[in-house]
Amino acid sequence: MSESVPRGIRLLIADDEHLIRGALSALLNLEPDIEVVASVDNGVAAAEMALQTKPDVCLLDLEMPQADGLEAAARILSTVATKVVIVTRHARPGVLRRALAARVSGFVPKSTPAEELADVIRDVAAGKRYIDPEIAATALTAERCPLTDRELDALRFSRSTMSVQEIADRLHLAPGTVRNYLSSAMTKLDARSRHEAAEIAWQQGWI
Amino acid sequence: MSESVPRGIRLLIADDEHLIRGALSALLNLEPDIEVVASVDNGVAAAEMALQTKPDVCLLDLEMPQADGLEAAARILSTVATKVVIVTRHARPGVLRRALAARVSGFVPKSTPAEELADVIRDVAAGKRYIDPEIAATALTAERCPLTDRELDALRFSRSTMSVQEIADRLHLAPGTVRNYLSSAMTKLDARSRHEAAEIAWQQGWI
DNA sequence: GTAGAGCAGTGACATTTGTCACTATTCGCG
DNA sequence: CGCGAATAGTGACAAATGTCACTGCTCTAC
Repeated sequence: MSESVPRGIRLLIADDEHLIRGALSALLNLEPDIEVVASVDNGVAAAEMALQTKPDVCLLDLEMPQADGLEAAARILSTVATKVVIVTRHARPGVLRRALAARVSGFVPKSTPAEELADVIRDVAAGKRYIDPEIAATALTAERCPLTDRELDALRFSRSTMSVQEIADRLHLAPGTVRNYLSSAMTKLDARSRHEAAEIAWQQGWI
Repeated sequence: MSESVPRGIRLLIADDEHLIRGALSALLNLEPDIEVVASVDNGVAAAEMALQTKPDVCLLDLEMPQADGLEAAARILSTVATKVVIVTRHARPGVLRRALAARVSGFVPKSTPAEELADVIRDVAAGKRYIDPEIAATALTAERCPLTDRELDALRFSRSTMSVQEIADRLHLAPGTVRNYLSSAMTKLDARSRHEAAEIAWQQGWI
């Protein structure tokens, strides 16, 4: 049942910024072989529209409300036969790892030249994979996360302005326990405060 | 010397994200009366290219390396007869104030529908002004900054993970003095830590 | 079956941070 | 001239944070 008739690549675009979404649509619709069939502003809607429209490729922004790009990718790939390309502003190595684990086909930072994006989409539609070489290199040299689950939990909350007591409440732990986790995380990451440790972990894509 | 011949609006685009820049170019070039004459990725280059190409309108992203949108706007408007539209992801009220003080003609968040952007550019080219109504309303209800210059200086550094000692070093002040400034800023903003105070000040667009 | 890793907690301690009171200088405004 | 505000600082104190040692508990893997 293989149809060799060349026909357009059906594309779904998900990005929470209306302006960017519209601009990307315009850019990609200029390509004669690409057709934007859906355009949504959050991960949940992306999963729903993917089911309805069965696109060939889904272009998902990583940073989105409701469900982020990775969550949306997981949902979509478990229900629809399609390919996923993740686009992101902050291309952190750990996120690339998780994206690949979610069977994403493409991973490009927003610093990519616009002309290349259409090529990436074509490659992915053809069954190939595309990973931004810059990020791939960083991800391969970066060591993997030395932190335990609970240390990560504590660090996650340390990115906001919460006190140790508040973090302990959220995690249902004693304040002393939280301080121990934070302290060991700080030692492992060579940070001088939990905020610095949280920042490092974030940069690496561990939280 | 008024030429009534309708001719294209010459546009300069500045955005640090290559993909967005290209997409915006594509979107706006679709409009028959708009011509993108320059496309740069930082504020300094924007100022230089504005001088060289003398565009009718400059579309500047607020978040850019080297010189941000406001700095670029100030430089451009002091050297070239043109209009400036600021586009931003985080539309904070204080930033709108500073933008207007810099004689910017347009201010739109990236959540604006793409179709509207061309209209905004046309309005601005025609000598009108366009301010996103949402942000305008917020800016008008928001009270103005109760902080002194030095309090703001100290808070600026508090957004990163610096210790009081490090901030004091950067500002060439005694640690005690910095703590006093931070303490009074925290009182004024009703925050429980300098990080929270810095966060509030950032949200308001004061730093 | 026991060694190691992760989890949860306590207690003691040093350091950092935040608060407060109080001094002194400078500058602009009425 | 003098008042107030902003700047810069000191010293004392309380509270929060980070460090360390050490106790149990539960898994998992060898």
